Amino acid sequence: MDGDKAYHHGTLRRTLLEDAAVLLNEGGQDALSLRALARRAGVSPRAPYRHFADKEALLTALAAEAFAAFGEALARADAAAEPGRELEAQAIAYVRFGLEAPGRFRLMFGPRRVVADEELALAKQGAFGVLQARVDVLAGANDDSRAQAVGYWSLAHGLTVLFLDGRVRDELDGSEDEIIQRVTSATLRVAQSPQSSR
Amino acid sequence: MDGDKAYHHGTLRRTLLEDAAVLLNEGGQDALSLRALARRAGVSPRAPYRHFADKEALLTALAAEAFAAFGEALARADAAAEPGRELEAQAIAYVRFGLEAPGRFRLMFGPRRVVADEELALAKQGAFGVLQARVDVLAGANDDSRAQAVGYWSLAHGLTVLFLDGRVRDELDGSEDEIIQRVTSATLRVAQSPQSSR
DNA sequence: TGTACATCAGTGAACGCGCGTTCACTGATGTAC
DNA sequence: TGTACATCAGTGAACGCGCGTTCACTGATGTAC
Repeated sequence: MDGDKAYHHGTLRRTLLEDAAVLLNEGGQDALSLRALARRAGVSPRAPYRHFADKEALLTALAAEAFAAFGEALARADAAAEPGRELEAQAIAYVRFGLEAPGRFRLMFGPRRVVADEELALAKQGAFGVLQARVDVLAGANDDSRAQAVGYWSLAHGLTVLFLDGRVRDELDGSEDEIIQRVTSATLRVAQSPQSSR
Repeated sequence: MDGDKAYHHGTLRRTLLEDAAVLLNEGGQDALSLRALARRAGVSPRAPYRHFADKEALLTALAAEAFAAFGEALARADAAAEPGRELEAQAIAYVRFGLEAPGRFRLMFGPRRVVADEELALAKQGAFGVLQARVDVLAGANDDSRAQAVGYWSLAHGLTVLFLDGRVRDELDGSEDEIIQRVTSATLRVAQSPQSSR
C-alpha cells in the first residue's frame, strides 16, 4: 500500500495536490506546508520543488483545479435538475461544494492569489459561466441578467459562508437542502420557473 | 509623538488591537504576529502577554470588537435610510464595511475561532439582530421572516466577497452603491417598501 | 537483445528566519498611614 | 507632605520549532543505435 512506488514515486504531483486539499480541510491554511506535504507523501522536503516552483505555485494550481471541479459540479446539478428548477439545483450544489471541503472553498475565495495565473482565471470564469448561462436562459439575457447572475452567485456564496460559520444553523431548522430551498424561495424574485413561487 | 508614553505605555491594549487590524488589512493573517505587533508599538515581545493570554485571545478580542462595530454600522445605516429603503441601506453598509477593511472582514468570517467566547458570540448575534429586526418590520415576522433575513444576509455577504475577489467588477460597471442597488433590486423578491420593485 | 548515455525524479543535509512563548527581572505608579 | 510597600506594566535574553528554500548529489528510467 505504501512504498510500492519505490524511488520514482510516479504520481507525486497528483499526490501532493490531493494531500494539500486534505490538509487544508483538516487544519486550514496554517496546516498546509510543503514539508508536511512531503512527509505525507513519504518523500524528501526537496521533492515537491521538482513539480512546483514554490508554495504559492502549488496553491495556485490547487485553486485552479478546485474551480474546475466546482464548475463541473454546478453543470452536473444543472443538467440533472427538474426543468425550471435549475438555479435552485445550482445553489444547492454550490453550498454542498463548500461544505464538503471548507478548506478548499476558503482557498478559492481567500485573499488574492498571484493575479496573473491564466489557468486559474479561466477555471473561475468557467464556473461563473455555468450560472450565467442558466440565468440567461431564464431571464432572456436582458439588461439585468448579469446583475441577476451576480445576485444568485452572491446568495449562494453567502449562504455557504453562513453555514460554515454556524450562523444558519443558529437561525433555521431543517436539512441543508430544505434550508437552501426555503431561503432561496423566500428571498429571490425569480426563484423558480414560470409557475411562480412556492 | 512617539515615546512620550515612556515606560508605562498606558494604552497598550488599545494600540495592539488597532495595529492588529492594520496588519490584517495590509498583509492578511500571515502578516499578523504578536512580535510584529510589539515592534509596531515599540514594546518588547513579552509585553502583549500582559494583556492577552495568547495570540488566539487577541484575535478573538479583535473579532468581537469588529462585530460590535459592524452591528453599529448596520444600525446607523438603517436609521439614516429613507423609509422603505432600510434593507437596501443595510446591504450597502454591509458591503462597505467589508471593502473598507478586508482583513478584518476575513477575520470575522474566517475559520472558526475558539467556540466558547461569549463576547464574540453576543456581538455577532447583535449584528445579525439589526438585520433581522428590519426584516421583521417589513415582512411582519411571519414564518418566512427568519429565512428571509438569512437570505438578505447571505446576499450582502456574498456580494462583499465577490467584490473582494474582483468578480463583481469583472461583470458589472458602475459605482459600488449603484451595483449593490442594481443587484439587490434585480434579485430580491421584496427588495423595497410597499411601492414594489424598481 | 545489449549497451551507452542523457534525462528525469528523487535524496538528505543544511541555511537562516521569524515565530510563539517562557524565564527571572525591574522601573513606575498608586495607596495606606 | 512624606515614606513604605504592594502592585502593575513593562524589559530583554533565551528556548525550541517548523518553515521555505538551496546545495551538490545519485539512483532509476527511457531512448538511440
